[in-house]
Amino acid sequence: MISARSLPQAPDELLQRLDAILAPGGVPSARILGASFRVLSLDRGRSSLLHNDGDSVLLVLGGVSKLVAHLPPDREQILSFHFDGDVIFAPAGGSHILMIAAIEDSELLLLDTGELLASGEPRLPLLLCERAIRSLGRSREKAVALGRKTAPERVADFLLSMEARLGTTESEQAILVLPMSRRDIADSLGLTIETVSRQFGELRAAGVIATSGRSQVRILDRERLSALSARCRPHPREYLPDLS
Amino acid sequence: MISARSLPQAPDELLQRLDAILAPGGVPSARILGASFRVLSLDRGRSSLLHNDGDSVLLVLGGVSKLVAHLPPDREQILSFHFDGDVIFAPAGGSHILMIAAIEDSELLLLDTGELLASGEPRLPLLLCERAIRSLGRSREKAVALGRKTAPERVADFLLSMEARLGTTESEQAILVLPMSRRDIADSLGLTIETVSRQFGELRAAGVIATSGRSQVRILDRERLSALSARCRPHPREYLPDLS
DNA sequence: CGTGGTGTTGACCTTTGTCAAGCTGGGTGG
DNA sequence: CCACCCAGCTTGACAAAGGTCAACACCACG
Repeated sequence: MISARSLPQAPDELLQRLDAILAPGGVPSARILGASFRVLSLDRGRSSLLHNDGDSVLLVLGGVSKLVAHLPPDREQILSFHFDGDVIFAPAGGSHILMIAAIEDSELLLLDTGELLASGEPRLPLLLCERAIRSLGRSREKAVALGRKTAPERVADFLLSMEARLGTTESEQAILVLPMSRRDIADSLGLTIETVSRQFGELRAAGVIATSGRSQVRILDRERLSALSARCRPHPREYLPDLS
Repeated sequence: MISARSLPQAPDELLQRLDAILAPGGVPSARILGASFRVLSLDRGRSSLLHNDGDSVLLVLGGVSKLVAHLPPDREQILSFHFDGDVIFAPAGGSHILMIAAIEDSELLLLDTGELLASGEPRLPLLLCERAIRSLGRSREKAVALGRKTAPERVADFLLSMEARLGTTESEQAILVLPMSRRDIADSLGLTIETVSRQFGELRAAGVIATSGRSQVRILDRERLSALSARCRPHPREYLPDLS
């Protein structure tokens, strides 16, 4: 499941995806591959402990995954969902257990932050710094939601943020296919699955959304959804890559 | 209250404090002062909007302050408390209103992140990147607490983290003098002042802490407090500078 | 076309928030 | 230096949001 290499042997496909992630900063992927790395290939449902002796960085090459903090006993908080091209920071020394888990079959590149920053590639610290600041912004938004928003607000907020990342438009209505389960949504929003389910029910009854199957959601009234979300600005902005 | 300058005229005292903050990375303060900056001098209780057209960075030169997110109507979430030497990141484009407010008379240096990163000082991106990753780690800890911890756990957690930053030892017992009000604590923990007050009461009744006056807390039984905090590791680790 | 994991819905309970009434102690002015 | 005063804190009674437990319904697989 985990393969470690310290120099190339990198398939062209890997280099190509890396280039796509690093292109904005113009960082040559070969430079990154000069550092030691691990490829994490996680099947749907599998997860990997982020051991945390030394900060690490993960590049999401494909799939959908979640960054999870565990609390004794049987509690967990999902810190972020991740998609193709995201950069995930896993600082060492946190006071809880951190894991990365695959929601859909995923492939990630695990690197050591210190080694990466010291690699000599001059644009890399800038690129990572910008990404880290963006991640910090997202993490704070989550803190605000978890600390001060009600269940309906959190669910509306969630739907809007997922729409910004996954939404496709069809005859003027946004359609989104949620890759994560109700449990994942609940663990991300600091709620229970029952509460999430009830909120979906309310939104459905109010004609704000329509659902089909377990995962498809159609946003019928974004205006109202946005009002329910207690956001000051429409939505966090278009997310190109990044996020963590 | 806000003074702007674009080149030195910097008092020696300012340079000296800057050196203390930047020393770990060996960044010469003169280099930073080549960028445009503003000195924010906030009297106790005053606050400043972080307008957010362009990411900014704040260096805490002195005092105690808080980073606050506002939600309509009358809700606020304190994202972090800040002390001498901290670096605070204020990313542009968040979906809520961000402010920095002084808990005690404070002095901060407000800089533009982009300009700073592009300043040419080679160690600056690394330094800021490390700080940003640390801040991200702290922000996630807060998200976990707000999303999945109970009121008693949050209060215990808070006391331990404040002890790690402000605590002084006296005959084997930690004494801490909290600079923030109960309302600040509540707004930081996603609770009400009444709940915070009741939790302090419980801890006092259980003999875990003793209080004296409005702000002095003596930790009588750190073992028990730590158990109540639902942390996996003792505490996040010694914080030297940083944090946001 | 079953079947089991996932999602929904309902009844009830716990935790925390709300409202209101007193208490306290730090700061001010006499 | 002391007394007063008021913001901030504490405590209590009650309400409400969300959690828990349990039964059922629905897909998405085989």
